Amino acid sequence: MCGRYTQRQSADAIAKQFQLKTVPDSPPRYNIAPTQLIAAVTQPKPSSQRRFRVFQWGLVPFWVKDASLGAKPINARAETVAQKPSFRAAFRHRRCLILADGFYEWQRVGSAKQPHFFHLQDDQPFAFAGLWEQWESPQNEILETCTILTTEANEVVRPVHRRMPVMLHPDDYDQWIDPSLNVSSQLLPLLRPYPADEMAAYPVSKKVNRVSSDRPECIEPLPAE
DNA sequence: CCAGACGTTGTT
DNA sequence: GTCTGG
DNA sequence: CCAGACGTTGTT
DNA sequence: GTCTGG
Repeated sequence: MCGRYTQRQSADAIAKQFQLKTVPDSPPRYNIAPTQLIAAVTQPKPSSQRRFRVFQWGLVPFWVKDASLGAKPINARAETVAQKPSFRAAFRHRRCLILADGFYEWQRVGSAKQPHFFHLQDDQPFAFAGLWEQWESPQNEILETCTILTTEANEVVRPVHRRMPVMLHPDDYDQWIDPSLNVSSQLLPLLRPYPADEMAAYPVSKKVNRVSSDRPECIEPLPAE
């Protein structure tokens, strides 16, 4: 699963990395949590330029009656995303890149839970595979939301947790957000565990547990006892 | 036909 | 125990 | 994902 | 909106 992550890059770095014209400035984020606004990239039309977007984390399908009620999935299983009623329309038509550079998973140790931080060895930014939706209230207010796909854990994550977010390979970015693509057989192969030998991990303090703690201390390695 | 659900994780 | 909010 | 609330009446 | 269960 993936319920917290980081996005510490500057607007300039994001613009360069993801080939975007303009990216609004925002502070580095060390503890992004569900329900918050997060940065993403879409491609509106097959030939159009990529577009920087902001979505609320937690998917609200377009057909729900009341967006204030019910579960708002923060993750969708890659294995079933093409079939599930809550996801399949977005899977076909509204895929996005969710901008990130690290994520947290919690390991059960008896009854306690120990958070761990995962990132690329070179600490470069990457993109989660995401889906987004647009929901319109009876008062015609627009709510744009998203969810992060998950897959089975690779060798780096497995000791901590069974599942991990889908980190897309940069070569697959274009294909994932290409709105003219809607064939499962071409999309599902992109949703595989990221190569473990390019990742690194270490335990961190429980400061990350608290949503209000969005600070560099969240990613500091836990001192050995 | 209508009513009700539509999700993930982990734990039992 | 379960739901909501961040 | 975790933390925190989980209730009513009436008053400020 | 669409599928499942009754």
